[in-house]
Amino acid sequence: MSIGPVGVTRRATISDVAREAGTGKTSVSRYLNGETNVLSSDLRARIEAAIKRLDYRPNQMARGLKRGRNRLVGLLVADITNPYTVGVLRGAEEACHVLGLMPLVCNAAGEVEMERRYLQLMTTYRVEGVIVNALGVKEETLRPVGEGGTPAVLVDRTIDGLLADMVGLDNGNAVALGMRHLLDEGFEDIRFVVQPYERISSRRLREAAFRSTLEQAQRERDPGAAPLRGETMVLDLSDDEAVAQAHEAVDRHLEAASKAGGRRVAYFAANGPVALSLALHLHARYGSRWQERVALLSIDDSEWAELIGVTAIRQPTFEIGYRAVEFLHERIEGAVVPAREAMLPGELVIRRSTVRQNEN
Amino acid sequence: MSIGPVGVTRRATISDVAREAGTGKTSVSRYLNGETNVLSSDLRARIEAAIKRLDYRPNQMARGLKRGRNRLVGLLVADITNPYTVGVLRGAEEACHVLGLMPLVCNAAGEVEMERRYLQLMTTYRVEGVIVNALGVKEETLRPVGEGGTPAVLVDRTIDGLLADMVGLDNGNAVALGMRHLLDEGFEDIRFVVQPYERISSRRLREAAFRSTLEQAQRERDPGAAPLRGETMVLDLSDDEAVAQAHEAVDRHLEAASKAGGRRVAYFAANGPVALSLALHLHARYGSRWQERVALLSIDDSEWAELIGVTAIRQPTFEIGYRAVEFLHERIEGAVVPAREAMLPGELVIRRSTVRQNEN
DNA sequence: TTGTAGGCGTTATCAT
DNA sequence: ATGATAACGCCTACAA
Repeated sequence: MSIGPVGVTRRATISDVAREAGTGKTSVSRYLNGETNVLSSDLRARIEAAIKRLDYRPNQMARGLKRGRNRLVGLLVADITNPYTVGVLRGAEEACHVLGLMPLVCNAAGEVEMERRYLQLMTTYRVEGVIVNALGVKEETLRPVGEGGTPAVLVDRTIDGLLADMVGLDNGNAVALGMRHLLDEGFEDIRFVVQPYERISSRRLREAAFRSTLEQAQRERDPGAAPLRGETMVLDLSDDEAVAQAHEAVDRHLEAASKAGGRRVAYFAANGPVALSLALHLHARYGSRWQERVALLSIDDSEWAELIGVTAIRQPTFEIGYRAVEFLHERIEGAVVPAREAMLPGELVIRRSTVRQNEN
Repeated sequence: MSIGPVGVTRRATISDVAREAGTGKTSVSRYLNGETNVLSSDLRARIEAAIKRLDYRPNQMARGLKRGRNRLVGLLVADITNPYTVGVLRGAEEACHVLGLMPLVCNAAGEVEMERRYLQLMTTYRVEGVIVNALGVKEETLRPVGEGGTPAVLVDRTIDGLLADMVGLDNGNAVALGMRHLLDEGFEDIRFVVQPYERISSRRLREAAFRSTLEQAQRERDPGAAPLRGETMVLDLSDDEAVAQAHEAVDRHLEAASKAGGRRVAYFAANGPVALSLALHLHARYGSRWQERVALLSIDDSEWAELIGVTAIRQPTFEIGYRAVEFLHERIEGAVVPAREAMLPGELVIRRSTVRQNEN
């Protein structure tokens, strides 16, 4: 049991401390806010003692009420189940910690409705700013930069019509990195698999980068060589039936490819969840040696990718989260600059899956 | 742009609404708190309109200050990187949502110091209760049940000297489940791998269960049969060097076992991170066919376990989180019952790794 | 049915 | 150097 009043312990207030120290609330407040140079060392000591004796902790809520800022920032993520999210969260929390902010983490768990409600709830707690890894919020819900509303920083994806800071992967570069590697390794039939991408900017950008990279490679190819094959395939993970159909399409593709001869085929997953879905299916369909049949490359690195030797493009998730909070902090402190964009580079991690060599 | 005042938008207060509706704050407050039966339908309509017009949202902070409850509950987790934690978080968030609580998620990221600070920070925000997946906090930091302090519910592990509700896996049963399976499958040399377990109750319980199960099996064994082999091995994931040494010990063990003849050996990982560490090492050491050499079974199921066919004991993480919040909620609402314990059952998921059959 | 006044725990303003 | 006192936005007697 800690020191202090026993029984039903009402938390000590600033008045309690003042009384205990034989002084007024003002001086205690001054002590708390570091205006210690304005206090006689005697009084300072008394206050310090009283605080310790009562185990006093200033009430942030009351503080926030008075000052108009409570140091709370909302972190709204689309799906905490995604390792990408966890990485971002870690970086964001660390930055908050350094900057004296208190993160209010909310997980929309893939549901747009949840996302809207949490956003409301956050404003209700008067968060000073929000970091949003959006699922489907509309522009009306947030306020454009400079509108005087709660500052917002977007992560990984933009929101149509919303002018705000945004931090994410340099998608074009990341895809190009992966494609160059696949082409260098001699793959001639590449399928880019991505979740429905019309409404999510990062997916859109990745898909576009895939096509443009492919076309360019085609143009630069030996005139005599067989033409490259490349196609985009949509995989809607929220729809079991669609997933099953997509998996079947994969099977047909591989079947056809193997019949047609030795063309080396690769699947390029636009993100971790897609890669996992593919890997699970391939494992179920072709057994544990499935990688001898198809190559897999994925944006988003993960434990399992390392474990089974799948090449990946690692996103700097920690830094993305960190930078997002830094942006937000600047806004909170009153910066009035145009919307910014930080596109961080991905890193290619080459593993067995995509290189020619004998089975280990 | 949303409706309402443009420019630097100060959020509307209850007074603004009252003025806009041509009434007093009291009526607005009543409206907000659902005492709508005490209001003339005319006034009600005017208030409703005013609220909409001003886009008014009551300030939870001010509300909490007055009422003494702000609906905030702290969720302090040891390591958000652990899928177990994510599962618990999901359940806890869902329960919060249902019960009208606002989760304040904090990740100690494996650092005891962080944990202490976050706990302080939370009390500073006057959370109504905390859910703690402890790393190393001491009893003094929290208050025992019934002491009138902030109610706390423990997850997965107890804290020495602290009487509080606790929710977690039924460790004894889970380990027995796994052991029975291994023994049924004919494994005769089983190594239980666990992080340093003196100070973490769940690890201690699992280790103890391992030994007792083993001894019992030994006693019930055919007198003629060769004695079972079983040993506990400590793997300190926070110490790279220790990890390397442990991995070497694994190698020596496997070497010896294979020389000694056909004894089937299995590794039983006490949790997910341990299992991953082992799997990564075995993969690096023996290549992708490592499972033909050793069997691995793990408490904690995961994506990768499914992907490479590792048998696991799934923890009901979602439910653990959910139950924890339910317990907490009861305390918050004033329940004064003795400390409770909810031990939820694990589920054995059998996969290729531990069964005799041909390679798929 | 409606409104007035006081206070929750802080900080800011203004005296002393 | 120190202390009253009035807000901050809300809720809750109490009054009308």
